[in-house]
Amino acid sequence: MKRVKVSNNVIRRLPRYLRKLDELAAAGVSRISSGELGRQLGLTPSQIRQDFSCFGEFGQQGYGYKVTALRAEIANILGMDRGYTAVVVGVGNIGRALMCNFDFAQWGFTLKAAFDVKPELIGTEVEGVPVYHADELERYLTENHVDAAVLCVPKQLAVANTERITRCGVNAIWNFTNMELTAPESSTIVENIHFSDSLLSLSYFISEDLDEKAARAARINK
Amino acid sequence: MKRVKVSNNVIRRLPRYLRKLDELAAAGVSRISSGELGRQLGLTPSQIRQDFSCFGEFGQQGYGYKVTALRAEIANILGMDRGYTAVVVGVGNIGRALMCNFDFAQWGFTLKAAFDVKPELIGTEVEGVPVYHADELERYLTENHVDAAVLCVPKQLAVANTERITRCGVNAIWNFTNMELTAPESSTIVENIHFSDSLLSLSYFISEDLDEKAARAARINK
DNA sequence: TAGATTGTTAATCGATTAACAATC
DNA sequence: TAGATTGTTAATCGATTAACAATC
Repeated sequence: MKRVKVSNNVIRRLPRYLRKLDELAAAGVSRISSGELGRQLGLTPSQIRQDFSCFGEFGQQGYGYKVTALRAEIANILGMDRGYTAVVVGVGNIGRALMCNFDFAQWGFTLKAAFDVKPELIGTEVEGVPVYHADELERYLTENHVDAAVLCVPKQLAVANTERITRCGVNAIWNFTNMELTAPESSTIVENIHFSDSLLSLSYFISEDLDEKAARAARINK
Repeated sequence: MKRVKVSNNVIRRLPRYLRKLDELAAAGVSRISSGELGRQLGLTPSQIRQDFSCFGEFGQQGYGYKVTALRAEIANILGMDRGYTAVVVGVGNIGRALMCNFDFAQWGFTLKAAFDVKPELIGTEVEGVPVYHADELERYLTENHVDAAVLCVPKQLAVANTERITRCGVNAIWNFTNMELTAPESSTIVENIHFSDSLLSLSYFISEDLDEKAARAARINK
């Protein structure tokens, strides 16, 4: 696989392609053209072909793409088959909810451990994953290979825990704390789930929509 | 407030500005320049001023921006003070977790009702929000003004429920189902929380990082 | 073969950055 | 006043779209 510099926009579309291809495979579709894929995803065929061409040649002229083969290529590009490991830091509401309900394995990640400070949790298992005391974090991360940390601690502990995690050589963080972690000079990979950002974007679009409707109504009544 | 056509990228940055300004206000900072704000967010001062200029003039030459005033402007642009109402459709793990742990009110939304099919839930309240039978959805949405639906039903019910919701005139959906809902021709506003997309992006960046390190190591050993 | 569709190059479009006059 | 910083126009950069030869 080529690994040229790929723009962020392209990277963000890859998981969407993957999901759509899974859907198509489940529906028994075995081949698809960039035209049809574009129609179903709201993208132009050009863009889709351009995106794929960053990584190689996955189609056949006059035919299109084989759904399962293309799916496998994209999974490979995303690193889904690399067996990444992760730990959960903070087993509160969101941490526990993720451990119980999100299928890490489906997306190529194995949860190895979780950390918290609440005495009643230490030594227990959540969905087969052992919960250790947060004091053990450094020891564990040093002795075990961990690719990513799922950060679910309270907001005010986010920065301190990020430092602890990255100091141990883990430089990918899936951030659920709603804090802006992206330190300008650090090389740490941070991927954010900001529920509030998402809801506020929705709020903006609702407002825009209502304003447009009001403006239209005003024009008619004039 | 002006409402010119604003690009998606700008809209996505607004919630980040809001969060950062809240942080600054909490830290007792009362004024900030685009330069300093840019440094803290990893954006250029130009971009920040350009972004704001889509909506009006919020700063003062030679001085910068008043943190609380700018915060209020952005909150207003996002529609946070418009008192939007929402219902939760599907009180499973994720629906319940959101109702219990996500502070809708903080971001300007009021949860009015929730819907599910499980008999033991009907008639109960979750965090003060009444849970009705899913059969009541149409009646409720017709009789009450609802701005947005938080869609938390199982994947395979996502499309059917989206149709039910939009038929009743609710055309904003906060989508937690991990299904691609964006129907090409529909005017429905869909905002997605795709955990897997986010994790897969992280997976991509980890892969890129490892590949780079490996390539560097190979060059050195040659 | 004829029709379809790819991969890629070139053209267009839009977003970001730089520059600077205006002014607090 | 002098220094700082805005809002905005122009320049640059990057991403998307269009076009088309190659070919299945």
